[in-house]
Amino acid sequence: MPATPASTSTAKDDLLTIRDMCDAFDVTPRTLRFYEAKELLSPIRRGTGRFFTYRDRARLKLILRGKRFGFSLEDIRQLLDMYDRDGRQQEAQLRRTYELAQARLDQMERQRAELDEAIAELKDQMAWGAGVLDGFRKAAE
Amino acid sequence: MPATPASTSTAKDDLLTIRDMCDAFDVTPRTLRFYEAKELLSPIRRGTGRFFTYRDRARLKLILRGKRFGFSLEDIRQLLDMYDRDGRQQEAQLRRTYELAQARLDQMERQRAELDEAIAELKDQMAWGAGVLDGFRKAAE
DNA sequence: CGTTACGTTTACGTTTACGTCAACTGATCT
DNA sequence: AGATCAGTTGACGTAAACGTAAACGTAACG
Repeated sequence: MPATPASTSTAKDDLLTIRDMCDAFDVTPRTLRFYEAKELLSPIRRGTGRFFTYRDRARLKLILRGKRFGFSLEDIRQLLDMYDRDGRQQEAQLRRTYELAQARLDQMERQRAELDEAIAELKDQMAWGAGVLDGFRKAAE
Repeated sequence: MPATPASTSTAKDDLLTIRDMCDAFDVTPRTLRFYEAKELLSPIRRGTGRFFTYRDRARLKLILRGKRFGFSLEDIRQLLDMYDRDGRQQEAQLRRTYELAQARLDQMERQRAELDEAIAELKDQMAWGAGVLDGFRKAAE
């Protein structure tokens, strides 16, 4: 069967229903409609129904990845749109994306530094509290 | 001058205006009113004006510290209130606080782990992008 | 007396990413 | 036909922590 892949896999020209998408990407229908309203996805509308193309699937994959990196949906939309318009300036686009990623990375590392500081400070406070509690314990004898 | 501290410092029985507080703690008037509405602070109300006592200052200090640790204002209010009501059960209260701190600490460390993962993944993606960009550079010769 | 400066209250706005609900429509199963 | 199921639209709700605007008071300065 060289021309027909397994029925469970997803061929490039498959059109997925909203449920298929939800199952495949572990998102809710509401999320997909929301992304469509935000113009992050643009499934084929047959009458009232939605059918998600390969392109939608690729975009959703990128959306979810972007979210893990902490990009806002608006940021993601702009990146996605950038790649949609003239795919000629590949290099400039990639460079721009790289820059945004770098900025986001810096932000994440700053955030991690703050978090580390807060963790250290909290541990410090807790050590103090533990000392006091130990004092109570001894005094109870 | 043993009985009168420097005029710039804050004595325990001083009453600070809202501006004094803002300057001293780097918060906005809106924030202080908000905290009052949330019953985190309770300045003396002379007519329509507010005057913040030493107690308010101590509480605000704790509020801001709690915020750095990522506690919600509601969490903070409960802790503060706990210490306000009968100060008899010191030990139980401290123990409870300690437990909350521990829970929060766990949460922060999980968060840090996630952040580390995301950072690593993003760096990975960026390395890939850098490779592609390098390809462009070479092809441009 | 006028004008800044600072203060007040009330109430709605902001942000993000959806959740939740009501009321329908369309297709399929029995 | 009746029932059931998946799907749809539209609108409002949620959470947190304030920001912001409007409209007004009052107090000191000169």
